[in-house]
Amino acid sequence: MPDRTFFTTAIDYTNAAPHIGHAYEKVLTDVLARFERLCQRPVYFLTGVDQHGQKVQQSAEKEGLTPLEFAEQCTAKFLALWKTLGVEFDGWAATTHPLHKQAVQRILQRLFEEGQLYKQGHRGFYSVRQEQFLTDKERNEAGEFGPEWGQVVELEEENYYFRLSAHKDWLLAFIDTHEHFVVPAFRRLELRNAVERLSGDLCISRPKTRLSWGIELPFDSEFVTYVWFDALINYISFAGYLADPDSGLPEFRSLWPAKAHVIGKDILIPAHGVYWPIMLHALGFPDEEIPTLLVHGWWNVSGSKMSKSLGNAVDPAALAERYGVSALRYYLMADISTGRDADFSEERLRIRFNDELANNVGNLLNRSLNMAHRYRQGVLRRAATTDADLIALADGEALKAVADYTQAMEHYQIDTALEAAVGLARACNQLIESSAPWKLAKDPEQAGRLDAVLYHLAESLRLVAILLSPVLPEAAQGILAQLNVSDVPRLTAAVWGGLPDGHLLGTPVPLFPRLEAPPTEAD
RNA sequence: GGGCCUGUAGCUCAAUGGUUAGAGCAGGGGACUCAUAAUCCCUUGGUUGGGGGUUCGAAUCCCUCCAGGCCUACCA
Repeated sequence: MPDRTFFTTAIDYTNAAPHIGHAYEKVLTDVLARFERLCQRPVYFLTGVDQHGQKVQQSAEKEGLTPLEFAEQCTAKFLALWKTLGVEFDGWAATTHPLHKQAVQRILQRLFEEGQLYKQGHRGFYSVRQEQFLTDKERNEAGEFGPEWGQVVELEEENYYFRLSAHKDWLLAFIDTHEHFVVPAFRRLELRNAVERLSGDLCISRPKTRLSWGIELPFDSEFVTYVWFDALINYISFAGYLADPDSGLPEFRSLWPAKAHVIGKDILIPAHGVYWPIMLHALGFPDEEIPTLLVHGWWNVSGSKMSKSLGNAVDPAALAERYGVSALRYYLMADISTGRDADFSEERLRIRFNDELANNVGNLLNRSLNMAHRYRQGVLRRAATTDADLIALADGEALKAVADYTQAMEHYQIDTALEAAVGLARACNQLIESSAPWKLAKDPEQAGRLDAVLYHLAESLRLVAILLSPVLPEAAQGILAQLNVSDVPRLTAAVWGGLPDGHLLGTPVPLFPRLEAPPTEAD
Protein backbone atom coordinates (compact mmCIF):
# COMPACT_ATOMS: atom_id res chain seq x y z
CA MET A 1 0.00 0.00 0.00
CA PRO A 2 1.28 3.48 -0.84
CA ASP A 3 1.85 5.82 2.07
CA ARG A 4 1.31 8.97 0.04
CA THR A 5 -1.68 10.13 -1.97
CA PHE A 6 -0.42 10.39 -5.51
CA PHE A 7 -2.12 12.63 -8.08
CA THR A 8 -1.00 13.15 -11.65
CA THR A 9 -2.19 15.42 -14.43
CA ALA A 10 -1.89 15.02 -18.16
CA ILE A 11 1.45 16.37 -19.31
CA ASP A 12 1.08 19.27 -21.68
CA TYR A 13 2.50 19.25 -25.17
CA THR A 14 5.20 21.88 -25.62
CA ASN A 15 4.15 23.09 -29.01
CA ALA A 16 1.94 26.04 -28.09
CA ALA A 17 1.24 28.42 -25.23
CA PRO A 18 -1.01 27.25 -22.39
CA HIS A 19 -4.74 28.05 -22.57
CA ILE A 20 -7.49 28.05 -19.97
CA GLY A 21 -8.03 24.29 -20.27
CA HIS A 22 -4.44 23.58 -19.23
CA ALA A 23 -4.85 25.98 -16.32
CA TYR A 24 -8.11 24.38 -15.22
CA GLU A 25 -6.68 20.88 -15.02
CA LYS A 26 -3.63 21.93 -13.06
CA VAL A 27 -5.57 24.13 -10.63
CA LEU A 28 -8.07 21.30 -10.12
CA THR A 29 -5.31 18.87 -9.26
CA ASP A 30 -3.58 21.47 -7.11
CA VAL A 31 -6.82 21.87 -5.15
CA LEU A 32 -7.12 18.10 -4.68
CA ALA A 33 -3.51 17.96 -3.48
CA ARG A 34 -4.02 20.90 -1.12
CA PHE A 35 -7.13 19.24 0.28
CA GLU A 36 -5.06 16.16 1.09
CA ARG A 37 -2.59 18.37 2.91
CA LEU A 38 -5.48 20.07 4.70
CA CYS A 39 -6.45 16.59 5.91
CA GLN A 40 -2.82 16.03 6.93
CA ARG A 41 -2.45 13.15 4.49
CA PRO A 42 0.96 13.03 2.76
CA VAL A 43 0.55 13.81 -0.91
CA TYR A 44 2.66 13.75 -4.07
CA PHE A 45 1.48 15.90 -6.96
CA LEU A 46 3.10 15.18 -10.32
CA THR A 47 2.63 17.29 -13.42
CA GLY A 48 4.83 18.15 -16.37
CA VAL A 49 5.31 18.46 -20.09
CA ASP A 50 5.44 16.16 -23.11
CA GLN A 51 8.40 17.47 -25.10
CA HIS A 52 9.04 14.94 -27.85
CA GLY A 53 7.38 14.32 -31.18
CA GLN A 54 6.97 15.48 -34.70
CA LYS A 55 5.18 18.76 -34.08
CA VAL A 56 7.90 19.97 -31.75
CA GLN A 57 10.51 18.91 -34.28
CA GLN A 58 8.70 20.77 -37.07
CA SER A 59 8.02 23.91 -35.04
CA ALA A 60 11.65 24.03 -33.97
CA GLU A 61 12.82 23.80 -37.58
CA LYS A 62 10.57 26.68 -38.57
CA GLU A 63 12.07 28.89 -35.88
CA GLY A 64 15.61 27.75 -36.53
CA LEU A 65 15.99 26.16 -33.11
CA THR A 66 16.93 22.69 -31.98
CA PRO A 67 13.95 20.65 -30.79
CA LEU A 68 15.28 20.80 -27.23
CA GLU A 69 15.65 24.58 -27.34
CA PHE A 70 12.15 24.96 -28.70
CA ALA A 71 10.66 22.56 -26.15
CA GLU A 72 12.41 24.28 -23.29
CA GLN A 73 11.23 27.68 -24.43
CA CYS A 74 7.67 26.43 -24.37
CA THR A 75 8.17 24.57 -21.12
CA ALA A 76 9.20 27.83 -19.50
CA LYS A 77 5.80 29.31 -20.32
CA PHE A 78 4.03 26.47 -18.53
CA LEU A 79 6.30 26.68 -15.52
CA ALA A 80 5.78 30.43 -15.29
CA LEU A 81 2.02 30.00 -15.42
CA TRP A 82 1.99 27.38 -12.66
CA LYS A 83 4.01 29.71 -10.50
CA THR A 84 1.61 32.56 -11.17
CA LEU A 85 -1.46 30.45 -10.45
CA GLY A 86 -0.07 28.97 -7.25
CA VAL A 87 0.03 25.44 -8.66
CA GLU A 88 2.45 23.78 -6.25
CA PHE A 89 3.54 20.40 -7.55
CA ASP A 90 5.99 17.99 -5.95
CA GLY A 91 7.33 16.36 -9.09
CA TRP A 92 7.99 17.76 -12.55
CA ALA A 93 7.70 15.31 -15.41
CA ALA A 94 9.61 16.66 -18.40
CA THR A 95 9.97 13.83 -20.88
CA THR A 96 13.44 14.86 -22.07
CA HIS A 97 14.77 14.09 -18.58
CA PRO A 98 17.49 11.36 -18.71
CA LEU A 99 15.85 9.35 -15.93
CA HIS A 100 12.61 9.23 -17.88
CA LYS A 101 14.45 8.09 -20.97
CA GLN A 102 16.12 5.39 -18.91
CA ALA A 103 12.80 4.12 -17.53
CA VAL A 104 11.19 4.12 -20.98
CA GLN A 105 14.06 2.10 -22.42
CA ARG A 106 14.07 -0.39 -19.55
CA ILE A 107 10.34 -0.90 -19.98
CA LEU A 108 10.58 -1.34 -23.76
CA GLN A 109 13.49 -3.73 -23.42
CA ARG A 110 11.57 -5.87 -20.99
CA LEU A 111 8.42 -5.98 -23.11
CA PHE A 112 10.53 -6.78 -26.17
CA GLU A 113 12.22 -9.68 -24.40
CA GLU A 114 8.84 -10.97 -23.24
CA GLY A 115 7.53 -10.96 -26.80
CA GLN A 116 4.98 -8.17 -26.23
CA LEU A 117 6.50 -6.16 -29.08
CA TYR A 118 7.02 -7.21 -32.67
CA LYS A 119 8.17 -5.68 -35.95
CA GLN A 120 5.96 -5.53 -39.01
CA GLY A 121 5.71 -3.77 -42.34
CA HIS A 122 2.91 -1.42 -43.26
CA ARG A 123 1.98 -0.30 -46.74
CA GLY A 124 -0.08 2.83 -47.28
CA PHE A 125 -0.41 6.32 -48.65
CA TYR A 126 2.08 8.76 -47.23
CA SER A 127 2.03 12.56 -47.34
CA VAL A 128 5.55 13.84 -47.84
CA ARG A 129 4.63 17.35 -46.76
CA GLN A 130 2.82 16.34 -43.55
CA GLU A 131 5.16 13.43 -42.88
CA GLN A 132 2.36 11.05 -41.98
CA PHE A 133 0.46 8.09 -43.31
CA LEU A 134 -3.02 8.91 -44.51
CA THR A 135 -6.15 6.90 -43.90
CA ASP A 136 -9.44 6.96 -45.71
CA LYS A 137 -10.56 9.57 -43.21
CA GLU A 138 -8.28 12.03 -44.96
CA ARG A 139 -9.91 11.53 -48.34
CA ASN A 140 -12.19 14.27 -49.61
CA GLU A 141 -15.68 13.87 -51.07
CA ALA A 142 -14.24 12.79 -54.40
CA GLY A 143 -12.38 10.01 -52.60
CA GLU A 144 -9.02 11.62 -53.20
CA PHE A 145 -6.34 13.14 -50.99
CA GLY A 146 -6.67 16.90 -51.39
CA PRO A 147 -3.91 19.36 -52.27
CA GLU A 148 -3.38 20.19 -48.57
CA TRP A 149 -1.43 16.92 -48.26
CA GLY A 150 0.99 17.85 -51.03
CA GLN A 151 2.67 14.94 -52.75
CA VAL A 152 1.13 11.62 -51.69
CA VAL A 153 3.10 8.45 -52.39
CA GLU A 154 2.44 4.80 -51.73
CA LEU A 155 5.06 3.60 -49.31
CA GLU A 156 6.01 0.57 -47.27
CA GLU A 157 7.49 1.08 -43.82
CA GLU A 158 8.48 -1.22 -40.99
CA ASN A 159 7.60 -0.40 -37.39
CA TYR A 160 7.31 -1.97 -33.97
CA TYR A 161 3.92 -2.90 -32.60
CA PHE A 162 2.63 -3.60 -29.10
CA ARG A 163 0.30 -6.57 -28.68
CA LEU A 164 -2.65 -4.50 -27.59
CA SER A 165 -5.43 -6.75 -28.81
CA ALA A 166 -4.09 -9.68 -26.79
CA HIS A 167 -5.31 -7.86 -23.67
CA LYS A 168 -8.69 -6.75 -24.94
CA ASP A 169 -10.68 -9.37 -23.01
CA TRP A 170 -8.80 -8.60 -19.85
CA LEU A 171 -9.58 -4.88 -20.21
CA LEU A 172 -13.28 -5.53 -20.77
CA ALA A 173 -13.43 -7.69 -17.66
CA PHE A 174 -11.44 -5.12 -15.71
CA ILE A 175 -13.78 -2.30 -16.68
CA ASP A 176 -16.80 -4.40 -15.80
CA THR A 177 -15.51 -5.30 -12.37
CA HIS A 178 -14.04 -1.92 -11.38
CA GLU A 179 -16.79 0.64 -11.28
CA HIS A 180 -14.50 3.36 -9.97
CA PHE A 181 -11.92 2.94 -12.71
CA VAL A 182 -13.38 5.96 -14.49
CA VAL A 183 -14.99 8.95 -12.77
CA PRO A 184 -17.61 10.21 -13.59
CA ALA A 185 -19.51 7.00 -14.18
CA PHE A 186 -20.96 7.86 -17.59
CA ARG A 187 -17.46 8.03 -19.02
CA ARG A 188 -16.95 4.39 -18.07
CA LEU A 189 -19.89 3.45 -20.27
CA GLU A 190 -18.42 5.37 -23.14
CA LEU A 191 -15.10 3.62 -22.64
CA ARG A 192 -16.70 0.19 -22.38
CA ASN A 193 -18.33 0.63 -25.77
CA ALA A 194 -15.12 1.87 -27.33
CA VAL A 195 -13.15 -1.14 -26.10
CA GLU A 196 -15.71 -3.48 -27.62
CA ARG A 197 -14.78 -2.09 -31.02
CA LEU A 198 -11.06 -2.40 -30.42
CA SER A 199 -9.15 -4.27 -33.09
CA GLY A 200 -5.54 -4.47 -34.06
CA ASP A 201 -2.31 -3.71 -32.26
CA LEU A 202 -0.63 -0.44 -31.44
CA CYS A 203 2.17 1.06 -33.52
CA ILE A 204 4.72 2.38 -31.06
CA SER A 205 7.67 3.47 -33.17
CA ARG A 206 8.76 5.79 -35.94
CA PRO A 207 11.82 5.29 -38.11
CA LYS A 208 14.44 7.92 -37.36
CA THR A 209 14.42 8.94 -41.00
CA ARG A 210 10.97 10.39 -40.36
CA LEU A 211 11.18 11.38 -36.72
CA SER A 212 14.40 11.84 -34.81
CA TRP A 213 13.08 13.81 -31.81
CA GLY A 214 12.22 10.99 -29.46
CA ILE A 215 13.57 8.22 -27.29
CA GLU A 216 15.56 5.58 -29.15
CA LEU A 217 14.34 2.00 -28.97
CA PRO A 218 16.89 0.10 -26.83
CA PHE A 219 16.81 -2.89 -29.18
CA ASP A 220 16.83 -1.06 -32.52
CA SER A 221 18.71 2.20 -32.95
CA GLU A 222 17.00 2.90 -36.28
CA PHE A 223 13.78 3.81 -34.44
CA VAL A 224 12.46 6.14 -31.77
CA THR A 225 9.39 5.36 -29.66
CA TYR A 226 6.24 7.15 -30.60
CA VAL A 227 4.13 9.09 -28.07
CA TRP A 228 2.46 6.24 -26.09
CA PHE A 229 5.49 4.58 -24.58
CA ASP A 230 6.99 7.99 -23.97
CA ALA A 231 4.31 10.32 -22.62
CA LEU A 232 2.15 7.84 -20.70
CA ILE A 233 5.16 6.27 -19.00
CA ASN A 234 5.75 9.58 -17.19
CA TYR A 235 3.21 8.53 -14.56
CA ILE A 236 5.48 5.76 -13.37
CA SER A 237 8.95 6.86 -14.51
CA PHE A 238 8.84 10.04 -12.42
CA ALA A 239 7.38 8.06 -9.53
CA GLY A 240 10.57 5.99 -9.47
CA TYR A 241 9.54 2.87 -11.39
CA LEU A 242 12.57 0.76 -12.37
CA ALA A 243 14.84 3.57 -11.13
CA ASP A 244 18.21 3.00 -9.53
CA PRO A 245 18.24 3.35 -5.73
CA ASP A 246 20.30 6.55 -5.86
CA SER A 247 18.24 8.20 -8.62
CA GLY A 248 16.75 10.85 -6.37
CA LEU A 249 13.27 9.91 -7.58
CA PRO A 250 10.56 8.96 -5.08
CA GLU A 251 10.34 5.41 -3.76
CA PHE A 252 7.89 3.87 -6.23
CA ARG A 253 6.13 1.67 -3.70
CA SER A 254 5.39 4.70 -1.51
CA LEU A 255 3.33 6.27 -4.33
CA TRP A 256 1.82 3.55 -6.43
CA PRO A 257 -0.97 3.15 -7.31
CA ALA A 258 -1.85 6.78 -7.92
CA LYS A 259 -5.14 7.81 -6.37
CA ALA A 260 -6.15 9.41 -9.67
CA HIS A 261 -4.84 10.40 -13.05
CA VAL A 262 -6.54 13.73 -13.72
CA ILE A 263 -7.18 14.02 -17.45
CA GLY A 264 -9.44 15.79 -19.94
CA LYS A 265 -12.25 13.99 -21.72
CA ASP A 266 -10.41 14.24 -25.03
CA ILE A 267 -7.65 11.85 -24.01
CA LEU A 268 -9.73 9.17 -22.29
CA ILE A 269 -10.27 7.20 -25.52
CA PRO A 270 -8.05 5.61 -26.53
CA ALA A 271 -4.91 6.79 -24.70
CA HIS A 272 -5.75 6.64 -20.99
CA GLY A 273 -8.73 4.32 -21.05
CA VAL A 274 -7.31 1.70 -23.39
CA TYR A 275 -3.56 1.95 -24.00
CA TRP A 276 -2.50 2.89 -20.50
CA PRO A 277 -4.29 0.19 -18.48
CA ILE A 278 -3.17 -2.42 -21.01
CA MET A 279 0.41 -1.17 -20.79
CA LEU A 280 0.29 -1.46 -17.01
CA HIS A 281 -1.28 -4.89 -17.24
CA ALA A 282 1.34 -6.06 -19.71
CA LEU A 283 4.03 -4.83 -17.33
CA GLY A 284 2.59 -7.09 -14.66
CA PHE A 285 0.67 -4.61 -12.54
CA PRO A 286 -2.20 -6.37 -10.76
CA ASP A 287 -5.74 -5.06 -11.24
CA GLU A 288 -5.81 -3.30 -7.88
CA GLU A 289 -2.81 -1.21 -8.97
CA ILE A 290 -4.49 0.36 -11.99
CA PRO A 291 -5.28 3.97 -11.00
CA THR A 292 -8.62 5.70 -11.28
CA LEU A 293 -9.06 8.09 -14.19
CA LEU A 294 -10.65 11.35 -13.10
CA VAL A 295 -12.00 12.78 -16.34
CA HIS A 296 -12.84 16.46 -16.42
CA GLY A 297 -14.81 18.42 -18.99
CA TRP A 298 -13.93 21.41 -21.08
CA TRP A 299 -14.37 25.12 -20.85
CA ASN A 300 -16.20 26.09 -24.00
CA VAL A 301 -16.50 29.58 -25.36
CA SER A 302 -20.12 30.49 -26.05
CA GLY A 303 -21.07 26.87 -26.47
CA SER A 304 -18.37 25.78 -28.89
CA LYS A 305 -15.00 24.22 -28.48
CA MET A 306 -12.09 26.49 -27.73
CA SER A 307 -9.37 26.46 -30.33
CA LYS A 308 -6.58 28.52 -31.70
CA SER A 309 -7.98 28.40 -35.21
CA LEU A 310 -11.25 29.93 -34.03
CA GLY A 311 -9.26 32.62 -32.28
CA ASN A 312 -11.30 32.18 -29.12
CA ALA A 313 -8.63 30.63 -26.90
CA VAL A 314 -8.53 32.23 -23.48
CA ASP A 315 -5.13 33.19 -22.08
CA PRO A 316 -4.99 32.30 -18.38
CA ALA A 317 -1.97 34.49 -17.69
CA ALA A 318 -3.82 37.54 -18.99
CA LEU A 319 -6.84 36.69 -16.85
CA ALA A 320 -4.74 36.30 -13.74
CA GLU A 321 -3.16 39.65 -14.49
CA ARG A 322 -6.50 41.37 -15.01
CA TYR A 323 -8.55 39.86 -12.20
CA GLY A 324 -6.06 38.35 -9.81
CA VAL A 325 -5.18 34.75 -9.08
CA SER A 326 -7.86 34.31 -6.41
CA ALA A 327 -10.64 35.41 -8.72
CA LEU A 328 -9.42 33.10 -11.48
CA ARG A 329 -8.91 30.04 -9.26
CA TYR A 330 -12.26 30.59 -7.60
CA TYR A 331 -14.08 30.90 -10.91
CA LEU A 332 -12.41 27.84 -12.42
CA MET A 333 -13.39 25.74 -9.42
CA ALA A 334 -16.84 27.18 -8.68
CA ASP A 335 -18.43 27.54 -12.10
CA ILE A 336 -17.99 24.02 -13.44
CA SER A 337 -19.21 20.69 -12.16
CA THR A 338 -16.25 18.30 -12.22
CA GLY A 339 -16.58 16.03 -15.24
CA ARG A 340 -18.99 18.29 -17.12
CA ASP A 341 -18.37 21.05 -19.61
CA ALA A 342 -18.98 24.70 -18.81
CA ASP A 343 -19.08 27.95 -20.69
CA PHE A 344 -16.27 30.34 -20.00
CA SER A 345 -17.41 33.90 -19.36
CA GLU A 346 -15.45 36.80 -17.95
CA GLU A 347 -18.70 38.36 -16.90
CA ARG A 348 -19.58 35.32 -14.80
CA LEU A 349 -16.09 35.40 -13.33
CA ARG A 350 -16.66 38.97 -12.16
CA ILE A 351 -20.20 38.29 -10.94
CA ARG A 352 -19.23 35.26 -8.89
CA PHE A 353 -16.19 36.95 -7.42
CA ASN A 354 -18.10 40.08 -6.48
CA ASP A 355 -21.15 38.33 -5.14
CA GLU A 356 -19.61 35.41 -3.31
CA LEU A 357 -16.15 36.56 -2.31
CA ALA A 358 -16.32 40.36 -2.12
CA ASN A 359 -19.88 40.99 -0.94
CA ASN A 360 -20.43 37.84 1.02
CA VAL A 361 -17.18 36.54 2.54
CA GLY A 362 -14.99 39.64 2.30
CA ASN A 363 -17.59 42.05 3.53
CA LEU A 364 -18.56 39.68 6.35
CA LEU A 365 -14.96 39.64 7.54
CA ASN A 366 -14.73 43.38 7.31
CA ARG A 367 -17.97 44.22 9.11
CA SER A 368 -17.40 41.59 11.80
CA LEU A 369 -13.93 42.84 12.64
CA ASN A 370 -15.03 46.46 12.53
CA MET A 371 -17.77 45.80 15.06
CA ALA A 372 -15.48 43.80 17.30
CA HIS A 373 -13.02 46.69 17.36
CA ARG A 374 -15.66 49.39 17.72
CA TYR A 375 -17.54 47.69 20.54
CA ARG A 376 -14.92 45.50 22.23
CA GLN A 377 -11.49 46.82 21.18
CA GLY A 378 -11.04 43.63 19.16
CA VAL A 379 -11.11 41.32 22.16
CA LEU A 380 -13.26 38.19 21.94
CA ARG A 381 -15.11 36.75 24.92
CA ARG A 382 -15.80 33.06 24.84
CA ALA A 383 -18.68 32.07 27.09
CA ALA A 384 -21.49 29.53 27.07
CA THR A 385 -24.63 30.81 25.43
CA THR A 386 -28.22 29.66 25.58
CA ASP A 387 -29.37 31.77 22.63
CA ALA A 388 -31.08 29.50 20.15
CA ASP A 389 -29.86 31.32 17.03
CA LEU A 390 -26.22 31.09 18.10
CA ILE A 391 -26.51 27.44 19.05
CA ALA A 392 -28.08 26.81 15.66
CA LEU A 393 -25.12 28.43 13.93
CA ALA A 394 -22.43 26.63 15.91
CA ASP A 395 -24.00 23.19 16.23
CA GLY A 396 -26.09 23.32 13.09
CA GLU A 397 -24.92 25.33 10.15
CA ALA A 398 -21.19 25.36 10.86
CA LEU A 399 -21.12 21.64 11.55
CA LYS A 400 -23.14 20.91 8.44
CA ALA A 401 -20.99 23.19 6.27
CA VAL A 402 -17.82 21.33 7.28
CA ALA A 403 -19.49 17.94 6.78
CA ASP A 404 -20.98 18.84 3.39
CA TYR A 405 -17.71 20.41 2.30
CA THR A 406 -15.67 17.35 3.27
CA GLN A 407 -18.01 14.93 1.55
CA ALA A 408 -18.03 16.99 -1.64
CA MET A 409 -14.22 17.33 -1.68
CA GLU A 410 -13.78 13.58 -1.19
CA HIS A 411 -15.89 13.13 -4.32
CA TYR A 412 -13.98 15.77 -6.31
CA GLN A 413 -17.04 18.05 -6.37
CA ILE A 414 -15.20 21.29 -5.74
CA ASP A 415 -18.12 23.46 -6.79
CA THR A 416 -20.42 21.87 -4.22
CA ALA A 417 -17.75 22.17 -1.54
CA LEU A 418 -17.33 25.88 -2.21
CA GLU A 419 -21.08 26.31 -1.96
CA ALA A 420 -20.96 24.91 1.56
CA ALA A 421 -18.19 27.32 2.59
CA VAL A 422 -19.89 30.35 1.11
CA GLY A 423 -23.20 29.23 2.59
CA LEU A 424 -21.74 29.44 6.08
CA ALA A 425 -20.68 33.03 5.43
CA ARG A 426 -24.19 33.74 4.20
CA ALA A 427 -25.64 32.37 7.44
CA CYS A 428 -23.35 34.74 9.34
CA ASN A 429 -24.58 37.74 7.38
CA GLN A 430 -28.11 36.68 8.27
CA LEU A 431 -27.17 36.43 11.92
CA ILE A 432 -25.78 39.96 11.88
CA GLU A 433 -29.06 41.32 10.52
CA SER A 434 -31.24 39.42 12.94
CA SER A 435 -29.10 40.10 16.02
CA ALA A 436 -28.19 43.72 15.10
CA PRO A 437 -24.99 44.08 17.15
CA TRP A 438 -25.14 47.89 16.77
CA LYS A 439 -28.33 47.82 18.86
CA LEU A 440 -26.94 45.36 21.37
CA ALA A 441 -23.98 47.68 21.86
CA LYS A 442 -26.26 50.43 23.14
CA ASP A 443 -27.85 48.26 25.81
CA PRO A 444 -25.58 47.29 28.75
CA GLU A 445 -27.90 44.41 29.64
CA GLN A 446 -27.12 42.82 26.25
CA ALA A 447 -23.35 42.82 26.75
CA GLY A 448 -23.19 39.03 27.04
CA ARG A 449 -25.24 38.53 23.92
CA LEU A 450 -23.05 40.97 21.97
CA ASP A 451 -19.90 39.11 23.04
CA ALA A 452 -21.44 35.83 22.00
CA VAL A 453 -22.49 37.15 18.58
CA LEU A 454 -19.02 38.57 17.88
CA TYR A 455 -17.40 35.34 18.94
CA HIS A 456 -19.65 33.29 16.68
CA LEU A 457 -18.85 35.50 13.72
CA ALA A 458 -15.10 35.30 14.22
CA GLU A 459 -15.22 31.57 14.79
CA SER A 460 -17.33 30.98 11.69
CA LEU A 461 -14.92 33.06 9.64
CA ARG A 462 -12.05 30.93 10.89
CA LEU A 463 -13.87 27.86 9.62
CA VAL A 464 -14.66 29.51 6.28
CA ALA A 465 -10.97 30.34 5.83
CA ILE A 466 -9.97 26.74 6.48
CA LEU A 467 -12.54 25.44 4.01
CA LEU A 468 -11.56 27.91 1.31
CA SER A 469 -7.83 27.33 1.72
CA PRO A 470 -7.31 24.59 -0.92
CA VAL A 471 -8.90 26.76 -3.60
CA LEU A 472 -7.75 30.13 -2.26
CA PRO A 473 -4.57 29.54 -0.28
CA GLU A 474 -3.55 33.20 -0.29
CA ALA A 475 -6.95 34.62 0.54
CA ALA A 476 -7.45 32.06 3.31
CA GLN A 477 -4.17 33.19 4.81
CA GLY A 478 -5.46 36.74 4.50
CA ILE A 479 -8.62 35.94 6.45
CA LEU A 480 -6.69 34.11 9.15
CA ALA A 481 -4.16 36.95 9.39
CA GLN A 482 -6.94 39.47 9.97
CA LEU A 483 -8.41 37.15 12.59
CA ASN A 484 -4.90 37.06 14.08
CA VAL A 485 -4.72 33.29 13.75
CA SER A 486 -1.29 32.00 12.76
CA ASP A 487 -2.03 28.26 12.62
CA VAL A 488 -1.54 26.48 9.33
CA PRO A 489 -5.04 25.50 8.10
CA ARG A 490 -6.02 21.93 9.06
CA LEU A 491 -9.34 20.22 8.58
CA THR A 492 -9.07 18.83 12.10
CA ALA A 493 -9.08 22.44 13.32
CA ALA A 494 -12.37 23.08 11.55
CA VAL A 495 -14.31 22.35 14.73
CA TRP A 496 -16.15 24.86 16.84
CA GLY A 497 -14.36 26.73 19.61
CA GLY A 498 -10.83 27.13 18.31
CA LEU A 499 -10.52 30.81 19.21
CA PRO A 500 -9.65 31.20 22.91
CA ASP A 501 -11.24 33.53 25.42
CA GLY A 502 -9.55 36.92 25.34
CA HIS A 503 -8.33 36.48 21.74
CA LEU A 504 -7.34 39.78 20.10
CA LEU A 505 -8.50 40.16 16.50
CA GLY A 506 -6.41 41.86 13.83
CA THR A 507 -7.15 44.99 11.84
CA PRO A 508 -9.81 44.80 9.12
CA VAL A 509 -8.65 45.50 5.57
CA PRO A 510 -10.90 44.84 2.54
CA LEU A 511 -9.72 41.46 1.32
CA PHE A 512 -11.51 41.02 -2.01
CA PRO A 513 -11.81 44.43 -3.71
CA ARG A 514 -14.78 44.35 -6.05
CA LEU A 515 -14.02 43.81 -9.72
CA GLU A 516 -15.31 46.43 -12.09
CA ALA A 517 -16.50 45.58 -15.57
CA PRO A 518 -14.24 46.81 -18.35
CA PRO A 519 -15.59 49.85 -20.21
CA THR A 520 -18.26 48.67 -22.62
CA GLU A 521 -17.90 49.33 -26.31
CA ALA A 522 -20.00 52.16 -27.66
CA ASP A 523 -23.13 50.99 -29.44
C1' G B 1 -23.10 4.77 -39.62
C1' G B 2 -21.98 3.38 -34.22
C1' G B 3 -21.44 5.22 -29.20
C1' C B 4 -21.89 8.77 -25.13
C1' C B 5 -23.73 13.26 -22.98
C1' U B 6 -27.05 17.42 -22.56
C1' G B 7 -32.09 19.76 -22.88
C1' U B 8 -35.62 22.05 -15.86
C1' A B 9 -37.19 29.89 -14.11
C1' G B 10 -34.37 35.43 -18.29
C1' C B 11 -28.96 33.24 -16.84
C1' U B 12 -25.88 29.22 -14.27
C1' C B 13 -27.31 24.87 -12.10
C1' A B 14 -29.98 21.30 -8.06
C1' A B 15 -33.67 17.58 -7.18
C1' U B 16 -31.71 7.73 -4.14
C1' G B 17 -39.48 6.75 -8.64
C1' G B 18 -42.56 9.75 -3.53
C1' U B 19 -45.37 16.37 -0.10
C1' U B 20 -47.01 21.97 -3.77
C1' A B 21 -39.96 20.76 -8.95
C1' G B 22 -35.61 24.01 -5.49
C1' A B 23 -31.01 27.48 -4.95
C1' G B 24 -27.84 31.54 -6.49
C1' C B 25 -27.73 35.54 -9.96
C1' A B 26 -30.84 38.93 -12.75
C1' G B 27 -36.01 41.61 -12.26
C1' G B 28 -39.83 43.99 -8.65
C1' G B 29 -40.97 45.78 -3.55
C1' G B 30 -39.36 46.82 1.38
C1' A B 31 -35.89 47.10 5.86
C1' C B 32 -31.28 48.29 8.15
C1' U B 33 -26.59 51.36 9.05
C1' C B 34 -21.56 47.53 11.68
C1' A B 35 -19.44 46.98 6.58
C1' U B 36 -16.14 46.76 0.27
C1' A B 37 -23.15 51.41 -2.52
C1' A B 38 -22.05 46.04 0.92
C1' U B 39 -26.20 43.16 3.93
C1' C B 40 -31.13 41.25 5.25
C1' C B 41 -36.48 40.22 4.35
C1' C B 42 -40.54 39.58 0.94
C1' U B 43 -41.69 38.74 -4.13
C1' U B 44 -42.44 37.90 -9.84
C1' G B 45 -41.06 33.81 -12.83
C1' G B 46 -41.46 26.68 -14.94
C1' U B 47 -46.86 22.55 -19.97
C1' U B 48 -39.12 19.84 -16.62
C1' G B 49 -37.60 20.08 -25.51
C1' G B 50 -42.36 17.44 -28.14
C1' G B 51 -45.39 12.96 -28.23
C1' G B 52 -46.58 8.13 -26.45
C1' G B 53 -46.06 4.18 -22.61
C1' U B 54 -45.06 1.62 -17.57
C1' U B 55 -46.70 2.94 -12.43
C1' C B 56 -51.03 4.22 -7.00
C1' G B 57 -47.29 8.02 -8.28
C1' A B 58 -42.47 10.15 -13.62
C1' A B 59 -37.98 15.83 -14.41
C1' U B 60 -36.39 10.76 -12.98
C1' C B 61 -37.80 4.30 -16.00
C1' C B 62 -39.09 2.50 -21.44
C1' C B 63 -40.16 3.83 -26.78
C1' U B 64 -40.07 7.62 -30.39
C1' C B 65 -39.17 12.33 -32.50
C1' C B 66 -36.65 17.31 -32.23
C1' A B 67 -32.37 20.41 -30.93
C1' G B 68 -27.23 20.96 -29.37
C1' G B 69 -22.34 18.94 -28.07
C1' C B 70 -18.39 15.31 -27.99
C1' C B 71 -15.92 10.68 -29.35
C1' U B 72 -15.31 7.15 -33.13
C1' A B 73 -15.70 4.49 -37.76
C1' C B 74 -16.50 4.17 -42.71
C1' C B 75 -18.04 -1.93 -42.08
C1' A B 76 -22.62 -4.41 -44.76
